[in-house]
Amino acid sequence: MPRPDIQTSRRRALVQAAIAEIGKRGTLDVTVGGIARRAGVSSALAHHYFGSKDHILTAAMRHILQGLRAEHLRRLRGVTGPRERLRATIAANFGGQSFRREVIAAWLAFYVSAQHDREARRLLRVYQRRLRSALLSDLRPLAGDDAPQLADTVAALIDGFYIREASRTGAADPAGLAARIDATLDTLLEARA
Amino acid sequence: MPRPDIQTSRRRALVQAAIAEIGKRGTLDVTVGGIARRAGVSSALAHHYFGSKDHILTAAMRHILQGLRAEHLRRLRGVTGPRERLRATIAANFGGQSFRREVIAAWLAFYVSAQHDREARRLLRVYQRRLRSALLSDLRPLAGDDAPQLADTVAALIDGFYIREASRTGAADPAGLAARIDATLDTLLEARA
DNA sequence: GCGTTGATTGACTGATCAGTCAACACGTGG
DNA sequence: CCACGTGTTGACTGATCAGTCAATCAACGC
Repeated sequence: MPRPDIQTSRRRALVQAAIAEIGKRGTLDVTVGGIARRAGVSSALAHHYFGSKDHILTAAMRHILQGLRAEHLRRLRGVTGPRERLRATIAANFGGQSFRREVIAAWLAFYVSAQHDREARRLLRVYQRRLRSALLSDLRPLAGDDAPQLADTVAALIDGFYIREASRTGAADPAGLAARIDATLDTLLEARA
Repeated sequence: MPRPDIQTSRRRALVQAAIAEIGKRGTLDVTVGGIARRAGVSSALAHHYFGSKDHILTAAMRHILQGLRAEHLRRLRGVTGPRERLRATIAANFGGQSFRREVIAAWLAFYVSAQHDREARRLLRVYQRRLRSALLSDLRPLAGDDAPQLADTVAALIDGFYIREASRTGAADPAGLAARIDATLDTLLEARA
């Protein structure tokens, strides 16, 4: 009889450990042994469940992406009107689980691996497409033909601020960053009128 | 007698090869052997000149940084007035040697290694400080107290667009990106008036 | 010519690591 | 209490790689 509870709990623990390990060491150059140790199991078990190191890593990336999406949906709940929705979309990238230091480091590392890893590239594309489409659909009623350009600009601002956070020292101020982007967007929208 | 000509030419060749190798493989996870082969020498020689792999890699980062600085200074020549200088500062990141695909990939990889490598972190800081200071000194006469916030925003836009380029497919349009940032800055400056 | 000095390399070493495998632990159903 | 399947691991292997070293090669001054 399969025991999906154990199976999924092990997989989850390994994925969490992978993100923690990547975040702590600041690189994708982690060992299966290190991840397994952190999850409290042997490296052989990690291979048993995931088959290969790459599978563990892409599972970790997928997990981060899911967290981002969940945060987005959570913030969208009960929000109406394009401007409010835009605020929620921006804030989603700077709140919740997605803005923990280790997750930012892991995200950056995935950005790199998208250069040569097909699956990582695909997942990164999913994120980018989702963000762009969310921005676009709410910007169109506000900015008409300028929406595509504005969407690119806001997306670049989000990524730029997000990634700059990776090389910061000192305390983070995620809400402040989101507010900054939001204010910039306000200005850009007003200037169009 | 030392033969500085050979020495410097070998070092230069190895640094170029390192950047090319990083760019081609899309990660800092390159081998000394691979770099040396690309430069047409043995891996032992690479060690002879640089002592360690890390030294090769940080030399490569330093080289990219110098290229960026040189491009900046070149574009600043003969330019007067803060607004024009800002345009040059922005454009410097999207032109010349600094916007080649392999350099962008290498830059991204260095961004990651700044997470755990002390020297890489120091060099990244140098870049960030330089960019911020250049933006700030030209924004102050134009935006007064808003200059710091504007500088952060423009810096994030530059980094955001630059890094997004790493995951693009298809032809690049560096001039278009610079113009986009420039236009955004125009809007933000006008809104202040 | 000849010795010194820098340039260069092939061969080697020690370490690390992904992935495999055969075996053991253990609960469950018969 | 036995058979079976799942969970789990230690031990092992094959490969890769950074870094070392002793030995050649080539230029230059004398």
